[in-house]
Amino acid sequence: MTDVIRLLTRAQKLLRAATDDAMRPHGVRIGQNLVLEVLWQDDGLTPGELAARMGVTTPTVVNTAARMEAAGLLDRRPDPRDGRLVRLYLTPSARAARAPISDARRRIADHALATLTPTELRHLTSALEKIVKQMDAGT
Amino acid sequence: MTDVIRLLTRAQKLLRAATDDAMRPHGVRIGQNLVLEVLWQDDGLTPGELAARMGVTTPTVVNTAARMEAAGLLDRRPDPRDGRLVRLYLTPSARAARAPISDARRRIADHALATLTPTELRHLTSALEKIVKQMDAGT
DNA sequence: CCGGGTTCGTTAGCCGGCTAACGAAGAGCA
DNA sequence: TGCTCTTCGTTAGCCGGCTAACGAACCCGG
Repeated sequence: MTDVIRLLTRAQKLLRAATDDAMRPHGVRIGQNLVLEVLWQDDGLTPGELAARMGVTTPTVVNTAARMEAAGLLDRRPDPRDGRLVRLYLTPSARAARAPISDARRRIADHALATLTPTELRHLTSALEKIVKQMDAGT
Repeated sequence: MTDVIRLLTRAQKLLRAATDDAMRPHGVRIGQNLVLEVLWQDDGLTPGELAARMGVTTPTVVNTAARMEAAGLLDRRPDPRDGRLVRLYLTPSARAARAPISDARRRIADHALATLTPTELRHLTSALEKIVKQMDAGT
């Protein structure tokens, strides 16, 4: 049925909005969150690498990175060996934001899932995995 | 955990992309889909009423309606009684697109959920309902 | 009847996705 | 050594969300 899909869309929208609200006070917008999470773990990636890990197109990363550079969250430095590449490095300010932002994300997840039992959570995860797998398979 | 949320986001993104792909050949973009679904059932609503039913802000409806008007999918006529109101009426072309678009939507939903058993589908729906309810409650 | 508050749609401007088209730099083969 | 092809990031321009600010129209109390 089509209503479970509408429900899924609605849930995602609510989560997205809540996440954006929570990160804004820290000077970070939701689109920048994934960039941060990847770079916190693996600094100095190129836009293309980031896009691949984020599951997003390269221009999206380029635009987001430009905004983050303007906001003082990262530096864009050319790769010394390959003139085509650009490497993105987080600033200390971005690294300092790691703990509070991670906490905020965790709080939102906890709250969103608070009324689910562990079993329900397992069922939910498995169902979503099946959907993703099926959509990825295409056809 | 935060990964089920990432999973949810990913599933929604895949569904959204598939839906957009399916509707494009019919001259309709994904943002216009909800407008159509509401107006198919209840023609002549105002942007504000539409926004409320769609769970979206009024400017979003206004912009989408402008694009749909340019595409010949709807007409914007002033309300004869209240000069502030604008009423949106679907064109025959938009009404003719109903069946094929509904079919396409149903096909996508069927495919996405094809690997779920009825029980799993019930579990999924109930879990999503809990999440939505919890987020709506706020706090 | 008229003047101020309310209720509309619209506009402006932002963010975050996307595709398409480019231009610069590297890689590899003749 | 060159020339072509590939591989990058960037730019341009679209769609679909949002908030904030606005202007026009209605309503209601004096």
